[in-house]
Amino acid sequence: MSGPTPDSSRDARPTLEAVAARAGVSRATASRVVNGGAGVRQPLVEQVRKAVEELGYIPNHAARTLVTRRNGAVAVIIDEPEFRIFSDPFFSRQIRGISRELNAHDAQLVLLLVEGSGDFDRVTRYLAGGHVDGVLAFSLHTDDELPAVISRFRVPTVYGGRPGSSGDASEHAVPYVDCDNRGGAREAVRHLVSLGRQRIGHIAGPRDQTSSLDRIDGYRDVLPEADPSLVVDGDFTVEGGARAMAHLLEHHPDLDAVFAANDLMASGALRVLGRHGRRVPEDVALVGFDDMAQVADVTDPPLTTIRQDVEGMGRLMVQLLMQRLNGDGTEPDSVITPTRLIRRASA
Amino acid sequence: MSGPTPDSSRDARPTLEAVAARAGVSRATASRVVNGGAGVRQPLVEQVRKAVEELGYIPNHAARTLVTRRNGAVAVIIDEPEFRIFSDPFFSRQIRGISRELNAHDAQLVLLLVEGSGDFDRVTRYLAGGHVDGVLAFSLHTDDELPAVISRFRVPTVYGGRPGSSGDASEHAVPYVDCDNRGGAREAVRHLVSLGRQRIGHIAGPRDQTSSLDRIDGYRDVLPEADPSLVVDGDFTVEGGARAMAHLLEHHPDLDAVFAANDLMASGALRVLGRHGRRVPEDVALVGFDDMAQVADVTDPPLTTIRQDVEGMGRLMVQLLMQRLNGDGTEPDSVITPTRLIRRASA
DNA sequence: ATGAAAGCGCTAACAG
DNA sequence: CTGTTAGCGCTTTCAT
Repeated sequence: MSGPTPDSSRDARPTLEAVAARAGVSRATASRVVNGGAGVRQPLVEQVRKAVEELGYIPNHAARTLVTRRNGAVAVIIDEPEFRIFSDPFFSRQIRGISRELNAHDAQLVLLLVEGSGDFDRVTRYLAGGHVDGVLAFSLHTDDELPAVISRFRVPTVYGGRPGSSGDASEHAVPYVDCDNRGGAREAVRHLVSLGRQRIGHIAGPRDQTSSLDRIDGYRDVLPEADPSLVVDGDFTVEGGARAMAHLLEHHPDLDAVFAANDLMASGALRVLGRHGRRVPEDVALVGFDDMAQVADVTDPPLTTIRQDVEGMGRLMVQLLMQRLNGDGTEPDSVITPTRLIRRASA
Repeated sequence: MSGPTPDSSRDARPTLEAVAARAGVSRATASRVVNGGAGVRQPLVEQVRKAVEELGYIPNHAARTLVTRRNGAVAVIIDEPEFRIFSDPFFSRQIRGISRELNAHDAQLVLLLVEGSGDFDRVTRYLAGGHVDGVLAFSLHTDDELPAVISRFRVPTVYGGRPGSSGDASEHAVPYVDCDNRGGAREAVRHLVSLGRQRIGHIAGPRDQTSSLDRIDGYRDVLPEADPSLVVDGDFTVEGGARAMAHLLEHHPDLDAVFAANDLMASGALRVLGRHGRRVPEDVALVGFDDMAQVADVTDPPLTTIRQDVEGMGRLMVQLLMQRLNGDGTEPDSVITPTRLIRRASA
């Protein structure tokens, strides 16, 4: 395969060589111009630019990667059981933020969806293959094995959400971006207290996620003396929230407020409250978490909730990674983003 | 936990050369074995395999791409305004299906999120750069310019959802995967009719999406004589559904059934129906579309709806693309997947 | 069946 | 400042 095939115009991508020839310079100079043009005299720069333009030259990424060992791509690894990614806009929004910021850095987003340890081999091979410059990982479960897998390859990584214990504190601390779960929870509960509520329950998220644990801590920060049975576990779903609410109502009929660890559970709780004849917020005040679109703003009544800037967190993750990639090689610090109470009608 | 990590496998990734040397064969033979081992004598195959194992050899993708002109990656392009990707689990599920099937084919998923024509340049450059072997595109708007952009590069493509007119019928027909929107809508309305309902309204989706149009057509197939004002436009959101329902109730107080073009709008309609003192399904029967988790199954009452196999559609898209990539080069046919009525309590 | 050798398209010393 | 010269790691004729 040496001669150019005349009839397949798609195969005819011009190379740097062609650009150089057309501009009357060497390949090296053409390369310099394509990569910013530093240290090349202006007239030459323009000749090359013109040639690039006329030929419609586009650099061959593979060739460039081969020599620079940089691939201009970042892997986003999401290790999450189906039920959440199916129903939670959380990832969609975070990915939107990541995508935007990655675009700004001219980097590609390679999506790696992991569904249990069966996929670790694949991810391992991929990471070991050095196909990406860095990794953005969502490891929301404290017992997740993924951090261990990732850390084995020393590929620059930033976590979304505070990793659980398996992150092995002895290792180099991997930076993460998370919202102020604990502070947000405090704000939610304090709001309820400021409303004069006396018996405040908490519908918690799964205990294997740091965000759940942090929100419980926030609740306890404000109500250290509260009856432990006022905290009931949910699973971040509407149904789970409904079940937890029913349980709470059964054991604490005198309840006058609830802080649910997310909006989905709050909406489930809302329905149960209605069925039991409790008016919201008159009888029971309710605060959620996330300010999830199409949920918090459309329930009846709309939810008072704690907003976290999910998209901004996504962008931040990319910024930290780029800082690590292009900076002096030191690990950047983790970032905790602020939350904000959004007052609607439920509390 | 344990001592210092054996940092032997640093930056020095073994090359094919190293494998060949260790196995006592030429690079060419080593390459053959790594790529399936066809035409190499068994003993040699084993020697090479052993060397690969011992060295932990992983092929350098860039080098391979450079010569084969294959990159083992597929781009997923989503051109969607924020409000939907933020609130609709649809894409999450479809991507899950795509991811699974891509994994099975050992291909990577490069995610390209497009937000308006400002991003076309970037996508254009990327596609023109030949960075991916194929494209899976979601172009849900009939006025979308993306198909035009994509078709310019003749990169093998499969669409998710039937493209609108801008697909230029004169061009080579690009295959797509879509569910039977029209048939599903017919099924929904027929169900309502079989329940003895006489005045059946339809809350439609945005007119710039073929799925909305097809569902309207399905409604009309069953009720060709229905008053046109029984069809009210929504926007696929909860709020939009609520508004449309209020409108419908105002103009057709005698309504006894509604078919909403998706579950989100159905849930909005449900709330408005409740506020107006209409019991569901006694006074007004309601059918949705999608069978969206955490929506259709958790409303009160739970929604009777039309289920579409979103994940399966994602897998199918990949299969069609692979067929095009590895097959005889002919465009595969589009696929329409069946829908199914899921009976719950709302109708 | 195997090996030698020629690149794929690009960047990065190193000269000039 | 610019051109020359080596490769980056791999696949693939083409001989043997």
